[in-house]
Amino acid sequence: MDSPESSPPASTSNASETAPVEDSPVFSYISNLSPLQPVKSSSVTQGFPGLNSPPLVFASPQLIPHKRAQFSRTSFDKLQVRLEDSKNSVTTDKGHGEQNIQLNTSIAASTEKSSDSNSSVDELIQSPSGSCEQVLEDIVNVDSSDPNFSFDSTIKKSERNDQLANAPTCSTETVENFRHELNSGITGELAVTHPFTCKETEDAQTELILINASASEKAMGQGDEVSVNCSTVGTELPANNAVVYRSEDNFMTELQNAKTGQAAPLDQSSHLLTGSKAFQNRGVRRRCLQFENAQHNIISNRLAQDTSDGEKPKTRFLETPLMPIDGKLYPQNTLNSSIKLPKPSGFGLHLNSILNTVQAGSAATINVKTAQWDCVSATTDGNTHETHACASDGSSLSLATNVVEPDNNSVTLNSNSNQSILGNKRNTEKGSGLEGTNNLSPKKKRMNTTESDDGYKRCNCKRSKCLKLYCDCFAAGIYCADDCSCQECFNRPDYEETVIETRQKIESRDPFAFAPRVVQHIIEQSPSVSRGEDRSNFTPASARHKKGCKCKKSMCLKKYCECYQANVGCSDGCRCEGCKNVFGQKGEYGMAKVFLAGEDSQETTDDLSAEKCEIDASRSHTYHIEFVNPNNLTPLTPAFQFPNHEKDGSAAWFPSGKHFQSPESGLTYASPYAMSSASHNISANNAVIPESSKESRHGNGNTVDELSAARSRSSLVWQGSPITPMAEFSGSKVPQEDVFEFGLSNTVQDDTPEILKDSPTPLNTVKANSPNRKRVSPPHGQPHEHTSSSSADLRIARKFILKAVPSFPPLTPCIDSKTLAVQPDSSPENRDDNK
DNA sequence: GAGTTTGAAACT
DNA sequence: CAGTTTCAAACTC
Ligand SMILES: [Zn+2]
Ligand SMILES: [Zn+2]
Ligand SMILES: [Zn+2]
Ligand SMILES: [Zn+2]
Ligand SMILES: [Zn+2]
Ligand SMILES: [Zn+2]
Repeated sequence: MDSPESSPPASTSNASETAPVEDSPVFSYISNLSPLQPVKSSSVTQGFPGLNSPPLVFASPQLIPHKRAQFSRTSFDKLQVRLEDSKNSVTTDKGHGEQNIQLNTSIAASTEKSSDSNSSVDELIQSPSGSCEQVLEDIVNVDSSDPNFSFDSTIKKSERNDQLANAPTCSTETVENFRHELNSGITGELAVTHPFTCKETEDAQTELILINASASEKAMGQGDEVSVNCSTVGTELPANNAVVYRSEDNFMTELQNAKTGQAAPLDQSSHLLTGSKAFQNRGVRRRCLQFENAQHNIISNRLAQDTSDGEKPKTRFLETPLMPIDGKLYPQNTLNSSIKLPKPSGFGLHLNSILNTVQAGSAATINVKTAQWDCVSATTDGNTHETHACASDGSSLSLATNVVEPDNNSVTLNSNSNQSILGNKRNTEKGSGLEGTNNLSPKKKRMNTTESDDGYKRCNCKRSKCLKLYCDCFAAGIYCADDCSCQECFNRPDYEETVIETRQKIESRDPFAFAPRVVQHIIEQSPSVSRGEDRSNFTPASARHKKGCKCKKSMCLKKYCECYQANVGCSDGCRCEGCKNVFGQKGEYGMAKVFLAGEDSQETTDDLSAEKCEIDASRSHTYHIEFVNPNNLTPLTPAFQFPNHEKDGSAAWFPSGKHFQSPESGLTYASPYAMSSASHNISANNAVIPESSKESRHGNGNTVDELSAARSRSSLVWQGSPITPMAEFSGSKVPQEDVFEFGLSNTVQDDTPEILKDSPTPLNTVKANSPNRKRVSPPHGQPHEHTSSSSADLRIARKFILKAVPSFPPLTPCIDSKTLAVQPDSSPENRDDNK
């Protein structure tokens, strides 16, 4: 009632208020128009300070889409790819056509380290020209829904869907085709946008990120790849390279074709995109599985098809709408080059947020949205080439995205480096335990009450109207579902404007509010593995929360602790008292964990914690360090920015795409939403579909197992380098458990330079095994971890994990794509070398 | 399912 | 930035 806010909270400005009533497009429009956003200009400011980096990490979507459905189905988006710089864009031509589409993107970013973590962000953002940093803007957007894309300077965006064609980028034809296809077959839901930004920073560590997306339907095949070249980027310009892809199934395909056609690896950097279709709903879990199986490519179609195909399930995310507004926002941002967008929100939003964008010109960003989602995985093998983009000059990126379902949001991106992102908020799931169990079973189901099918949790908010971060749904960037037991809920598509405004408001305070909270640093692993498995990479061990917990009574042994809930150990950023986090106590992280491969690895668990620190410290040098600087952690810096904006916003999503490296360490963030969203769908518009399903949101049960689920959910994995730890796992399989946990959340990998320094892979070994185990088995506590955790993790999906990978990639920072491409795999070598 | 505990989010 | 309040999930019973 009336309580204070009677109505929807007004978000930010109130003025605008968006009452629910206002859903109408008009409002949206207005909203968009309104300068509010600028709020933080930060976005701009921060974000683009000039340059590069993206300020926004998450960016919420500014625009509001009206409904996704419309979009998606109707027309998709198109994909555009442009490369500005030297070349132009690549277009796709034709193609092969396979059904699968994959995108790989690798990005190399340099990580910089700025001094402080915190600052780092700012720095990034601010740095205007980025002095050192260049920003490349590469944007990749894949939206199905959104028509608009914006690129920076160079790039233009197509404005609307229709217009899209115009764009220079990809061949219009292709796009159109996509549309058709999409329309027809696909629901169109997927949109993936990844914003990436590459920056070079001083040192330039660059990170690469690869994302692969495969379409489910199509098949596995992977086959197609698309590569785009970016040339270098100019330093300043952000825009230089922008790539936008829209993927949809069809879309993807075509792209592929095109890609192939053109394919080229172009110059310095090339991008590969692989898109797969997204699946909608359900699938999350399944996706995961599939994911694994396919590794990157494959995604199960079913999901997509099933759900997606025709119907849209409900999505939590954005179903709604996007607002018409779009244009405006976009244009501005886009056009100008950037962006200006007020809002940065970036991470997933419900809605789609739109994001804003940004871009600023400078920074390079790539956005990927995925609407429906699927999973993203990187693929590599085949493609391998991946590329890298580097920024240096140009930066190239490769993204591969698979979308998975929204459900969990899992998106996995693999970067060579391996970063993953976890979702924002909590995992959520309550039932984790169950799930774990369930995982395997296909059916399973469901879980607890809390969760819904899709995997998302359902909230029970009574006084927050689901417009505050207290609400898990809202925090995750998704709309409340029917299953939610919330009261006076405004987190619904009908109130999209309100939701968006509120988001923006929140973001204005904390740009990373919707960003993934967990970052992983992973170590690289063997290349081969990595690719395929990416997901596996998760390493709980390496992952940590950005903000850290402040537990006083739970000793970080219960889910009250966000770190624990996310299945990650506490880091220096945590202010917990009496930390006994099974995944790692505070000190450890900072220290660097070392796992020795052989030696210590096993120990990991408990021992590790206490001892680790010590050990680590000492060894760390020797062995490896995982992760991240403590500093990084916390702050994480996220770097994301999102550029986008758009209405659809989608774009943003991935904002992260950007992978940002953290300046400091080079972490990368993925946008949470992105990830999550991705899952949700948010991505682009966010559409999230969260659930996918139609059915229920959550879970569906299905299939897949936990792992998959987990993966999917969270997982966005970026493969940066080849690293993937998985190797050990090898295969597909990844330990379930392990995976799960991690998987749950999205992960982003970070590269950490530091790591590089040392060792190569501690994690691998250890992690592979240990991580999970540690947790799990353990001694301590683990309570349920295995299972539950996994499940939990899944939930976490929302969260993202970032992994930092030091990986070698970095080594190359940026570098060329080619090199990278090759190298990545070689990672091992690198390691050795590094070592 | 009600009630308690908990720590993040929000607010001051 | 710290202290307090609010909040909903996690947990307990
Ligand atoms: Zn709620
Ligand atoms: Zn809800
Ligand atoms: Zn609600
Ligand atoms: Zn804690
Ligand atoms: Zn903690
Ligand atoms: Zn702790």
